[in-house]
Amino acid sequence: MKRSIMWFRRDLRIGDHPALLAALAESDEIVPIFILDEKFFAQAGTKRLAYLANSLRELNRSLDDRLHIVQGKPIAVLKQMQELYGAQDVHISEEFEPLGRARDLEIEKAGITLIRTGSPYAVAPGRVRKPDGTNYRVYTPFYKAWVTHGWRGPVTAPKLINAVEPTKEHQEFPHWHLPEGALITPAGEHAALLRWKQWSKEHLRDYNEMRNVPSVDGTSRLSAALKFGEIHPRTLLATLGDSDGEVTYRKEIAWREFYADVLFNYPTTDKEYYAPRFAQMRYDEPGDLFERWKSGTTGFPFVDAAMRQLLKEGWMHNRARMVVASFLVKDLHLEWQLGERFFEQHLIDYDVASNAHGWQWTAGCGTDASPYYRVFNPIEQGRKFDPDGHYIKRYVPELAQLSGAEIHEPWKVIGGLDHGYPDPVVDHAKERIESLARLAEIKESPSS
DNA sequence: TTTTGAGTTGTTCGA
DNA sequence: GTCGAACAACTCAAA
Repeated sequence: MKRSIMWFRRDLRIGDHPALLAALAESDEIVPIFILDEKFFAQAGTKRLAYLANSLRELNRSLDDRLHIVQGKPIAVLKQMQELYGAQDVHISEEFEPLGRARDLEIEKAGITLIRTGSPYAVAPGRVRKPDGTNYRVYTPFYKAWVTHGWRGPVTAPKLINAVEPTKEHQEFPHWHLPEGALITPAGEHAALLRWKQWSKEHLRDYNEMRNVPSVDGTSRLSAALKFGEIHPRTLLATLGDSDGEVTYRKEIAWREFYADVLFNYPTTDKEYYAPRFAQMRYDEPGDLFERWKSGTTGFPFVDAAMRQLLKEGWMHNRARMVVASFLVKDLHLEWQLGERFFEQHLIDYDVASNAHGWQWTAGCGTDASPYYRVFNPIEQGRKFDPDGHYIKRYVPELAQLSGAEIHEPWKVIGGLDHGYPDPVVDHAKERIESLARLAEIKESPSS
């Protein structure tokens, strides 16, 4: 009777799961476990934790109530479980971001054998290389090479999972409660597959156009499912054809893989500037304006709607993420890491590579050599992508009475507002110029 | 080694 | 209201 441990981390599903198949193939019984390691949840807010708890319940259901939930440090927990069940091998899906990688290496140093099968990506970080063997630093050539490299098709779910029943103390799920008024999406593999099926049938064809409109169901909203591995990108890629919408969706998956690859190759860029000269730029100290940004009370309706969506749902539309990020960096002149950390606390789908490099992209210090003139206008973005103000009204009820023409600049409304909505905290035109001036200061001086 | 073409997501201004 | 041009310079990838 051979037993192996199947350690679930960011692969909370049983379908299209190569590591689970490997564990089952090599043993008569598996011990499926999830480790509650405080270190990994230190920055997570209650919305993400509540989602995780839901996801674990769903995984447990798929495993016929055989998921072992164990609190503690991975090395101690794994040794304990090996001893308890006479299991040796520990099967995992490989992780690539700095914290997860370091943890796994430490575990191996402690004498525990980790068997890696698969990863959370269609193509594992580090695999897509230029002909000279170095990594890509520009998206488009990466994308072409990534497509050429290709990926495996999905694997089928196991028919039968022979798993050891957990002891009573390992059946206790964490109790993380949502804050008042919070509203999060359903978790779990089943919900993700259903969402993909329904959304893609209805909206995928128009994805390239509608994905920028935050008031409609234009995006798949599978970011949290991808982050926790409730669905694998391979599963999505396998269904994509060549319509404009499908090609655009494939490119978005490639962005996720590109940023994972970039962080893998530059492992300090989760916190540090990818382009170091930006560390020399003049920034303001976070104060009251930062608080206004965080609470969604900047007086810029589109920005405030987006921040309030984040606080309420633990999710923000991608277009809105760019706009609020640009506002923090270019209108308030604060460092991107401040916003990145706030997102880390509040986003359910928080992924270190996508988040850090998304922020760096907006700040202009990332892999995309941002043209100096690319400063988002928070008013124009609202007019362009939320012309009738549907998105704003959903999250900023103070402005519900205004027309689409008025809502993006409520301070211009004749007679003023009397709903307690704040005046704009800055003059965008002025701050745009200020931002460009600070950028000019860090231009590389001619070498001589 | 050198050269060439290209680079997610924007805004403003003037015709 | 719509449209095209201008807005820098630099780094990267590939020929």
